[in-house]
Amino acid sequence: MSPRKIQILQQASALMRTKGYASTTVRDIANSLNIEASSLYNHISSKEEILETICASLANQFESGILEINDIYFNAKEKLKMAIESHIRILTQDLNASYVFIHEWRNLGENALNEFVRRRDLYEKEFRDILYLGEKEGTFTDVDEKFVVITILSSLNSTIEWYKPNGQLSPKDVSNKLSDFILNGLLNSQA
Amino acid sequence: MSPRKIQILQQASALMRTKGYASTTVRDIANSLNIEASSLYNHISSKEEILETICASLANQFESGILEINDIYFNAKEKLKMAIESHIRILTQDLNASYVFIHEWRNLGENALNEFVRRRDLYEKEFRDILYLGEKEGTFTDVDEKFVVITILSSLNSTIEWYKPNGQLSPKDVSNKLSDFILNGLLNSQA
DNA sequence: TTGCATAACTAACAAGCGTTAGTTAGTCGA
DNA sequence: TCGACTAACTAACGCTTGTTAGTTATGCAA
Repeated sequence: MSPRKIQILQQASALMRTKGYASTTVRDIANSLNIEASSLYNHISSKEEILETICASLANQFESGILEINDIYFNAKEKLKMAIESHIRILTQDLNASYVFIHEWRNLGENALNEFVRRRDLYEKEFRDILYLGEKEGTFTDVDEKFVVITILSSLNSTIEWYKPNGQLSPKDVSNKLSDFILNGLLNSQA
Repeated sequence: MSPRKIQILQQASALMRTKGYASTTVRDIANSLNIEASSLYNHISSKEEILETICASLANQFESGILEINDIYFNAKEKLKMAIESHIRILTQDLNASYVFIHEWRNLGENALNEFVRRRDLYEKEFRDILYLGEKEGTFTDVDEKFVVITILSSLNSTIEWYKPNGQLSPKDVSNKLSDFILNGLLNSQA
C-alpha cells in the first residue's frame, strides 16, 4: 500500500468518524488532502473500497488476536483478560478507523457485508468458547453465552467513545478496568 | 400527531434501521407507503424533522424514566436495577426507533445535535449519581464513574442488536440478566 | 534522450437528491 | 350546497453525488 493511499485512508477515516460514511463525499476527502475529487481515483477504485479496506484491516487484527490467544493453553480467566487486552489494544491504535469499523460497516456493499458478518460471528464464537471453558472450570457463573458475549463486546467497544490517546490512561489501563468490571461487577464483595 | 404521521415515522424508522439515515431517501420512505415523495410533505416539513422527532421522543422517555427513579428514596442497588429496567423497557418498546436513536443521532442538524448531546449528558449524570450513592453506602466498589456509566449504557444498548420482541424473553427478563451481569460480573463467587 | 509510471489537473456526465409549486379528488361540518 | 380541509398527485427545480475521459507536469530507469 502506497504512502499516499495510507494518507487517503486516514483522512477518510477522520471524516467518516464525524460525518458518517454516507455523508462523507469523495469531494470532502479530496478537499482534506488539497486535491481534486477525480485525483483520488488514481489511488482508489471506488468510495466503497475505502470502507472495505478499513473494515477488513481491523477485522484481520481482531481475528488474528483472538485466534492466537485461543490457540495457547490458559485458564478461562487468563484467556478472557488477554482477549480483552488484545481487543482494546487494537481499538485504541487508530480511533478513527475503529470508529468507522464499529459504526459504519452497515454501509458495505452486499458481498463485503456478508463477509463482514461472517467474520464477526467467528470472532464472537471464539469469545463464547472462552466462556464455555470458564463454566466447565467452574470459574464463571452459568450464563447465556450469546447474550453475554454481545454485552461484553459492546462494553469493550464503548472505549472509542471516550478514550483519549494522549490522556492519562494507557490501553493496558483501560483493559484492566474493563476486565475488573466484567469479572467482578459493581457490588462490593467485602460488604 | 396524526395517525398518518405516526405511520410515516414507523416506516422511516424501519428503513433507517437497515439503511441508515443518510442512505434512506424520502423517495424510499414514500415508496414504502405507496405514495409519491412530494406527498410526504403534507405531513412533514423536512427529512430531518423525522430524525428529530424519533430522537426527541425517545430522549423524553429516557429522561422522565430516570428522573422519576432518582426522585424517590431507594438504595443504590435498587435504583440501579430500576434504572436498567426502565432503560430496557423503553428500548424494547420500538426497536426500529431505538436503533435510529442510538445509531443515527449524529445526523441531526447542528441545533438538534447540541440539544441531543446536552440531554444525553444529563441522562448520564443521573446514572453517575446512582453510582456515587452506592459508593457512599458502601454497596458498590470504588469506580471511575464516568467510565462505568458509559460502559453500562453501552451494555444496555446492545440489547437492540439481538432482542426479538416475540422471542422467549420479556423486557423484564432482559433487564434482570443485565442487572445480574453488571452487579455481579462473570466470576463465580462460590468458587 | 527517450519512454514509461505517477499523480495531479479540467471538464463533464448521468443519476439521484430534498424540496417546492400548483392542481385535484374526496370528506365533512355549517 | 357551499367552502374549507386533507392528502394525494404531476412536474419540475437546482444542487450534489460518484465516477469517467482525456490531458499534463514531473521524475526515474533504460
